[in-house]
Amino acid sequence: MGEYQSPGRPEVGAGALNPGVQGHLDIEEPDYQRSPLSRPAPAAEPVSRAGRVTVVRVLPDVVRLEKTFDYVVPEAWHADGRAQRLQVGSIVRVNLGGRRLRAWVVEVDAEPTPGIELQPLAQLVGMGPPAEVLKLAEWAARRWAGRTVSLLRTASPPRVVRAPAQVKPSRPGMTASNRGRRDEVRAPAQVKAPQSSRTPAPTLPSDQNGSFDDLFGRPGAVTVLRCPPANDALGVAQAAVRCGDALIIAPGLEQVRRLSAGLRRRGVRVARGFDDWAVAAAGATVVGTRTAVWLPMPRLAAVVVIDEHSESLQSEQAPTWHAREVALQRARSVSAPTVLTSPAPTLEALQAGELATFDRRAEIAGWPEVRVLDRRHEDPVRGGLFAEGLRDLLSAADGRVAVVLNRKGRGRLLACRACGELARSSDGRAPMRLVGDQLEAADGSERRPVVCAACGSTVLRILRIGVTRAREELAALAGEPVGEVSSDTDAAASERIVIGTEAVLWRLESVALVVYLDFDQELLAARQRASEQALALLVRGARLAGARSTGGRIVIQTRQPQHPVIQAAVRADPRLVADSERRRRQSSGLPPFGAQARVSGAGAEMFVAGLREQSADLRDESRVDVLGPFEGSFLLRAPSHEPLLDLLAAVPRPAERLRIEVDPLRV
DNA sequence: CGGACAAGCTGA
DNA sequence: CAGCTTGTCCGG
Repeated sequence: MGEYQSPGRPEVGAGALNPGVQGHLDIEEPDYQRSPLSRPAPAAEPVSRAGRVTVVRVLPDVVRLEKTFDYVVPEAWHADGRAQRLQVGSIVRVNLGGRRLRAWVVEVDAEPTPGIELQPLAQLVGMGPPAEVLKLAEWAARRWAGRTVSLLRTASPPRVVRAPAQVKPSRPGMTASNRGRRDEVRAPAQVKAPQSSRTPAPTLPSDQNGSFDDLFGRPGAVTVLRCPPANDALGVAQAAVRCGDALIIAPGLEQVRRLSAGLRRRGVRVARGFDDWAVAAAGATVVGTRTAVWLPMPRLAAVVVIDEHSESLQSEQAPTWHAREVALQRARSVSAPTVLTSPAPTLEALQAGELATFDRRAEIAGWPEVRVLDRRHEDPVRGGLFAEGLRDLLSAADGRVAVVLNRKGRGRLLACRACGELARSSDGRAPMRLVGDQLEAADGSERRPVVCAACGSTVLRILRIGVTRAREELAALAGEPVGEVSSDTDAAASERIVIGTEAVLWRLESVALVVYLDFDQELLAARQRASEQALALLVRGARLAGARSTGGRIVIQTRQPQHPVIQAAVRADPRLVADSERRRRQSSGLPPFGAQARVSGAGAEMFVAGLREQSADLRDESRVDVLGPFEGSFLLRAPSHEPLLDLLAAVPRPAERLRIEVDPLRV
């Protein structure tokens, strides 16, 4: 545990709204006080030095425009109070170039550009993202090479909000959000928290116990809490709200509902997602999916990201912002303590914060029992879908069984007929395919004659796992009917045993046993993050099956029983994957030890030509490599985000469609 | 972005 | 030279 790096404070950059004015923002760090009671209530945005706003600067809601304009506040607005409601972030309507446009106020009491006759604002629509969220959107626009406007759309209330929701504090000076009773849902006593920001990693003796409250003890600290799959996040959420209004992000709606219900039951004032925008604006604990990181939080006191490894925390549309990173930035700007939880933390999280773990015994207890069915010694031809011993495990299972058969990876695997070894590249990363009369690595890194690397046999067999037949064969094997779940079958199967793609892991409520029929498909997927993603799949199954103490069990059929991902699950030790992944990615400059972006779309070719031209004279430490095209998209690689983002900002974008994905997860 | 306007091309 | 397309600029 002592080898995790201590957090470095990441560079904070911000692109200015006006093109051509790039710069860096200093993030303000207001005096931090632990208790929300002693913190001064946020003053209403001072509208004007003289008490009277005359000119505002606005950003129109037109993605490709990305330019600000000045307007005068109509005289009548001062009389009826509209001028007083006008603040940074307010949503207004303006006349611009003969059109009426929605716009955000980005500056109040602006010094108008001389020589231009200003038009009056046309309409005050309502509240919008507050000043700090506006800043956050500008930061994110640069960080993911997108437009501020697209992020402000995400951050704006879905319906017009004229004023924050009314708050009725039950006691004077006390917001409802910090009334969580201390006696409910305590942390299991065995959480080992990092002790101070100086120590690089917690290496506490196992008898030194802490609780979740310790994780929120230091202002501005980032902690990665590695918690076993069976752990309920409610305890962490409760510790967070004891700091004051907390921002709690979870990947799925189901978790959001459970957490918000749990907190509300304990008297916490909760804004659940964007529907409660006005509640959040009044000051509340926010619980929501990824978009909730953009909600107003006037008294943000703590930040929690649940299951930070989850890919649904990243926007699939460009700009591909990631809620974990946005949450971290947001916490940084107000020095709020942050906890990222995951049973299998990403390297990104481990880079950002210090690791806290459960006591080993507690962590092991929180994973299901994992059985590996080693298929190396089976005849790859006659072996079919099921390993020896699976039948007994199926009939022994005390409850429902979810059987996962992934067919996403269409690439077929080859195995030696004599020894059963999979045909892999010499570094073991990529599966070999038959191309002509030779074996070729799926990533193109290697070519060799058709010969088994383990035993020298020249007879290899294609392992092709049928999908449609799988259900029938499984029913025959088990001697009972088998249901099927796929992304297009909606109805929940009623059979005890259910087979399907990884969708079964999301459709079923709880099961006694999860079986992965073809896990090698995951382990050898030709993706940079295959290991991390494979482990996430096991985590999902582990959660469905439950802790070993409650009978939870997982079965993995594989020809690579020693693979770190499998060993991590067997030993309930995700560090095995983190360590091997860190070594690999560090040596090849892959994220988080480098930055990547994928460029695609009709305009990609032209844009990339510009990128190549401008990157030609960059020096080593800011070198940006442009690879591709691969199926119409290009891959950019750089030692860090800065040079990559600088380059992306420097090259003018073509008129044709262009999609830029910074930090793509599936490469 | 979308409108305005100027420059360039075409057909009578 | 009207009528149309294409390109560039600008909006407050």
